[in-house]
Amino acid sequence: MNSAKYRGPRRLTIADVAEAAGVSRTTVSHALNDRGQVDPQTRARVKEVAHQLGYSPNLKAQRLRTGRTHSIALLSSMPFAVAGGPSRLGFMMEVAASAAEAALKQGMALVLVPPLAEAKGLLDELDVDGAIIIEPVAQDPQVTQLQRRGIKVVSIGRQPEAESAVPYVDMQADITGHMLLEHLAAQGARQIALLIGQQRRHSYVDVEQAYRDFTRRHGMPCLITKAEETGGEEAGAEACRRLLAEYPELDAICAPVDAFAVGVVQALQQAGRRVPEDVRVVTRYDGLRAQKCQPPLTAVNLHLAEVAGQAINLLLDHIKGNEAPAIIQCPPPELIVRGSSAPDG
Amino acid sequence: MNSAKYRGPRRLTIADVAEAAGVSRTTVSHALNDRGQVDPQTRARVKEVAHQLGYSPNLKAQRLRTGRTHSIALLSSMPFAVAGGPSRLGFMMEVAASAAEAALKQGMALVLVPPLAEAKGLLDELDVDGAIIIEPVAQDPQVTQLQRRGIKVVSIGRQPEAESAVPYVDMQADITGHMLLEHLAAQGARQIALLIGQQRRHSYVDVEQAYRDFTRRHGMPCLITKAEETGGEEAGAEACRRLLAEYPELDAICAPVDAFAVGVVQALQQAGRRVPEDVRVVTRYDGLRAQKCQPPLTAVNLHLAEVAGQAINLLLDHIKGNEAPAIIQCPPPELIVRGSSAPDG
DNA sequence: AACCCCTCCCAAATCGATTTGGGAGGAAAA
DNA sequence: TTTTCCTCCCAAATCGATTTGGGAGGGGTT
Repeated sequence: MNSAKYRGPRRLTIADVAEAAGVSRTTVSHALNDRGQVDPQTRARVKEVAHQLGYSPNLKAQRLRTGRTHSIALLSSMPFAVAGGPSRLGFMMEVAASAAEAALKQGMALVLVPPLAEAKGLLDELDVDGAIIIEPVAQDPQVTQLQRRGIKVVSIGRQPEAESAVPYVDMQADITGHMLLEHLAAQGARQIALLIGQQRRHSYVDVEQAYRDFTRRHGMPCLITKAEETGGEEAGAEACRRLLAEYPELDAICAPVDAFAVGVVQALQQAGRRVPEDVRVVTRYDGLRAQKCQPPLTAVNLHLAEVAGQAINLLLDHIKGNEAPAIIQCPPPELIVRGSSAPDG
Repeated sequence: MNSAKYRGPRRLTIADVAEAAGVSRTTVSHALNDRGQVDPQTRARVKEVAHQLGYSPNLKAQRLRTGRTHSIALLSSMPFAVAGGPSRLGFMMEVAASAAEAALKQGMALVLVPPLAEAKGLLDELDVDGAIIIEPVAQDPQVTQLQRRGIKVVSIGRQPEAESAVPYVDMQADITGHMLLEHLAAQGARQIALLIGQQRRHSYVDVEQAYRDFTRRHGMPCLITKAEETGGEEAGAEACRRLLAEYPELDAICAPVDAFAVGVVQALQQAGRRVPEDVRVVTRYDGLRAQKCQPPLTAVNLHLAEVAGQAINLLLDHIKGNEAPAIIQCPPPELIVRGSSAPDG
């Protein structure tokens, strides 16, 4: 019966509780939220009535009135070809699992925004209090778009060249780069090439800087090449072939992007170079790709669970109104030596 | 200045647009949403004015008025110890990545609800149009709680013993079980044990049924044991030791839970049994754990990306009001033979 | 008595949209 | 001319909470 919109019994509202308890709506609201001045007895009675009736507040109404959503978004501009790989399980999803848990514990829901070209318009449909963006590029359009809507943004990894000063969890990519390069040198490498992505991400920028310092300090040649992130493993393989053609005598490749590193290993092996005996390979993110590679890739433990937790805390602080841009240190990255760089890894 | 709540310039409302366009709020709403009867010219002018002003509707107000949230939740009652493992990357996160993408394409946000004991109360803070639950147990409290709030629920994998009849994507665990067992038999196994979790999940129930049929048909002994899911790999190892003590001559173990299977392999090797020569081991979910195990585990490709997409479609249909419980078939599972069950896998 | 305070409570405004239920005006039909 | 029907538009109600700005009543001070 009734209209076409009939959807079962009408949910109880604060007015029903007010009537049942014989007080005004104001008092019910105050009583239930432990606000305002309400006689303790009245407060208890209202709560009791509300509980008896099985009342629960309408969240949408609360959100409209308070302006808070109690949810945050996690996004990455890194294309899935790199971010997730065939199974999509990668950096982003690893952060997501821990971030969702940390957020939920603080009463916040985490909404997952996978890298989608079509997401441009869809981003505006997203109603969140804040957002965590993973390794934004310089002048990241997603960051801009969110901030324009007044949504607080923090990032995992510094946003390069950012005048907007997004608070971030420092991923210390310079230290990571330094560790990887020193490791290669310690393993006897003397002609080390660097393969990074074309975007301006902090991890590329910082590792490149670390690499330039390193080669200068050690008097080594500076062999840098870049590949398009969306190309995935094949782009890494292609870049590797370019490197081999140009610098046939190279004996190590540092490829922070795991998809590139896997492509590099494949290209090397197809070119008849043994890994690690002839050419050593290292990467940054220690994910499924790095671990399944043959030989498995030397990589870095970035402590993503902790990073995710810190990002959540940072964002919540930011939402609460600490306007000052902040930087949080992440736990120091740790080298994980494997067969791709050490014969007995 | 002003109050402590001052948060920057007030956002434009529909009233501002109405004033600027010289029409009523009603007309603005109708014009922008292509509803109602509005002169095409007026409609165009309103749209133009709204665009000029940079107006965008307040999503919270829309949600309150329309009752729709445009977001859905993904949850699993499987504890992280099993669901995710040390890195948390597992079944749930694999589904999440694909589901988030599929949902976003339909203009829905996906909120990730990780398995948390404390989530009981937090679930009530969640404002979503619907939810996908992964492999619910019989009488799953999460399902009950969500449905009581009027939230539409569908599941990935049938809910066992469900009178409530949650629509679901059929994971065909019976076929999976059948495939795994026939594979073991084909590899020469004659004393096959089954290790499943203690909860009443469809995948355990169905595989157990398949196992009972299988052993009866082949005249094999029926060796079933169970372990507690929260125990993770160690619980699997412990169960394996029990099995070995009781049935020393067993030559294969089917452990659908990947964490159990890994524990089983470890326990076998510690007991001096070779895998796969002495005892063959197979599992169901082909995740990081199965692939990293030494030897790597024979497992099943469940086509989780497709499953996730189907679950999203099913849920959206359900939300749109198809009350009839539906079942959707998932693509047939495929066996992935590896070293844990075939010497040359 | 007159005044001030304090406690407890409430009516109405507010958040910003959508939806309801007409109203005004003009053209066509009787 | 009156009636009927459209088309185009609007004022007000609605969604369900929170917040504002007092009001009523009682006790204590001058």
